Order: sequence, then structure tokens, then C-alpha cells
Amino acid sequence: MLSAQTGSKVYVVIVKKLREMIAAENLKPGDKLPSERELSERLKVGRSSVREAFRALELLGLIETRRGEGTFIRDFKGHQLVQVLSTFILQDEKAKKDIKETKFLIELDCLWLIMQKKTDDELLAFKNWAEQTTFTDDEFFYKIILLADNHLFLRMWEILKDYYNSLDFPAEELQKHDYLHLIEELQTKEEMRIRGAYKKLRKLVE
Amino acid sequence: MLSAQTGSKVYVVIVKKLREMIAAENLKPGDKLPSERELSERLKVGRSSVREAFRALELLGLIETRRGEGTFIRDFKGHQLVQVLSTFILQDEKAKKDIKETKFLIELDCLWLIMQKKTDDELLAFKNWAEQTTFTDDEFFYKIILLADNHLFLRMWEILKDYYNSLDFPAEELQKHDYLHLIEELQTKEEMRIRGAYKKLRKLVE
DNA sequence: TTAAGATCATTGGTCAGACCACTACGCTGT
DNA sequence: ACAGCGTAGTGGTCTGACCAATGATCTTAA
Repeated sequence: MLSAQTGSKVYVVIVKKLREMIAAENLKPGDKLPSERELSERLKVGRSSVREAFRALELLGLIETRRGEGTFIRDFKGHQLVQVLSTFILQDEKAKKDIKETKFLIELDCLWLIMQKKTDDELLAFKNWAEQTTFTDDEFFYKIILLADNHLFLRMWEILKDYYNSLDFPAEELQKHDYLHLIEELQTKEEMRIRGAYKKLRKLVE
Repeated sequence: MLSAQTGSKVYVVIVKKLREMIAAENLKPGDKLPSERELSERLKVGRSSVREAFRALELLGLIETRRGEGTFIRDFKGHQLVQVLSTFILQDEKAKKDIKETKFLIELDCLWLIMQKKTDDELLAFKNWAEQTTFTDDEFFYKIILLADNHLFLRMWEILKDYYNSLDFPAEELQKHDYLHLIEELQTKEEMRIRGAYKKLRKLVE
């Protein structure tokens, strides 16, 4: 039996197998996964166990199932994940704090990254865009993180953003003007002391 | 039928019901949920559907099941969540550069965090430990990130570390002494200009 | 010939029932 | 009073059955 090898629950093993399979065959979003019955047969497990694995991954928004068609890898989106989590997390203050902290630091990291990666002209273009456009903080940072050109940070941030917005933090958010000012400052200073500016930002929010 | 009301899949409806139940009865981590069979009966659904809902919530780390005992609400921790997400997200991402960059920035973030969170005594204790102990870079940062007390960063870093080590980057890693020096510097400076030191670190690796 | 309709295999969605393994709890006999 | 055992309850898994939706194939009529 599958569980006998590892002691893990079967559905967890199946999740792992799927991950390996996806990696091995280099499957991308939109690609089709084997049917439940086929997987059940190939892995020598019950179809119900396969379904448990699929349902878990589906709730995470990692796969998508279409009746009569099959199961497909999905281009990850927060989805219902956030609602579900927020309900369960609500009382965990530490988790909320971690989320806020992590989101904040990633944002600053990306801010720093674009300072490193982009040319002055590109930064200027962004600055002009930011000054002439109306946007929310989320939109602002989405742009930032896109420019930072780090896919991992982008994905992480999207998740964290959804978490963050589903929680009821006090309205202590920074305004876009503060960030713009930060950019200007960073842009003009020879030494990229973003953490100094960071500390300044901290003062604004605290 | 349950799904007829919303058109949603049964297991999603069950997840929703559970959320309502938890909210209504003010259940907290550690509390026991109804058994699979009881839920199956109360909600007029098959036990397998209840299990699909439970498995999904379990993969999210929101509940915990103990054979022979029951299903319990869990004190939420990132756990497998970040792990599973990261794996699926990384699969379509080939950029070794992103992995390296992200890992590096998270490490620096955590370094910065302990500067903020910990007392001088605690930092001194860590510094002494670091000077008197032999450790690898990974062990060093594991300690750092533990001290940073941010569970999300911890999980992310663990994944990134595994990926990083599985890739064949040139041996351009920083040595522990550099980091220790950094800590000393940070500790003594009034202004926490970690990014300045960060830049210095970048020079070391580039 | 072609387009509309019917048919059928495939696939996911759900349920019911059967075992197994493990745990807690109460009963029993000493 | 206590140690031991057995039973009920619970999760873990598998099997088989049926329903519902989809898509490809075949059939038929214009």
C-alpha cells in the first residue's frame, strides 16, 4: 500500500506524487492532469483518495476540475483560499502580524529591487505614471513588484495581499504620496539607503 | 440536495457550513469538530464529501485529524500551505535568479527583523553563540529566521533553501564571519541602516 | 455534400457500505 | 483499588454503483 511506505496519509502522498509528476513532465497551467480513475489505477490507490488530494489542491486554487472534461493545472489565484483562511485565522493575532510584516517587507524588497535593476529613465517613467494616475495601494505595489521582475515575490505578494485585505487592520496604511516621496528620495541619493527610508516609513505607520 | 441551493460543489458547501458552525459556536483552536459520520448525517451528504472538505482544510493546516479521536480545530500555522503553494508556483518558474534573489532578501529581512525585535542582550547572546559554534550557512540562517519570529518567512525560506541547494550555483556564498560583522555593525549603530550593509554584502558576493 | 441531431465513451460528482487501525472509556475480575 | 480487556466510536481507505456533463463519433435528413 502507498501509505505503508511513508506512514503519511495517502492523499498527502498523492499530492506529492502530483507535484513530482508536474515537475517531471514540465506541466504548465492549462495542461491536463490524468483522470481520477487513471491516477487511482496507476498509483494503486482508491479513487476516493485521489479525490481527496484533488479537492485539497482545488481549494487551494492550484487545480481546476471540469466535469466531463478533466482536471487541469491552474494559473494560481488566491481564490476562495482567502475567505476560508481568514475565517479560521481571525483569532490568531500572531498570524495576522506575520502576514502584515511579511507583506510589508516584501514590498520594500521590491522597491529596493527596482532601484537596483531599473535605469533612471525607467524610474522616471514610473514616477510620472504614479503622479498622473489614480490608483490604490495595491495597484501601486502591483506595479512595483512587476517592475521588480521577481516572479516569486509577485506570487507571494499576491497571496499576502489577499490575506491582508481580508483582515480588518486599522486604516493605518501608507498613502501613495509617501511612497512617491520615498522613490524620489531614493532616486536622487547616491547611496541607496532604503532602510533609512524604511525606518522613516515605519514612523509614519506607527 | 445540498449543492442544489448554491450550485457549488458539495465539499465547498461543507467548508462553508463548517465556517458558519465555528463562528456560531465560537469554537477555538483545540476544540473538537463533529465526526465525519455525524456531519454526513446532519448535512445529508455522503461521508466521502465530508472527508473531501476535511482533507482540504487539513492541507491548509486549519484542522487536525487524529485517528480514533476525531477532528480538531488547529492553531493556524503556515505549515504545508506555503510548502505546497511554493512548489506549485515554482514549477512553472525556471528563474534560478529569482530563487537566489528571493532567498537572499528574505534572509536580510529576517536579519533586520531581529535587530528590531530583540533586545541587546538577546543579540549579544546570539553573537556569542555564533562565535563559539561551528555551523553551516543554512544553520546560521535557520537560527536567524527562528529569532526573527516570522513563521511565514521561515516556511518560505525553508523551501527556497532546498531549491537553492539543489541548484548548482557557484560557490559564492557569504561566510558566516561577514554576517557576524554585519550584526556587530548593526548592533552598534544608532541608525539601523541595514541596506547600507546590505550593499556591502552584495559587493562581497558579486 | 453538409449540417443538424442522436449516440456513446469518458470524466467528474456523489453516495453507500464495507473493512481496517487506532483510541478512549467503562466493565470485569482479582 | 487496580490492572486488564473488550467494546464503541472515530478516522483511513477501498470498492462499486449511479448520476451529470462533455466531447467525439455516427446517423440522418435537407
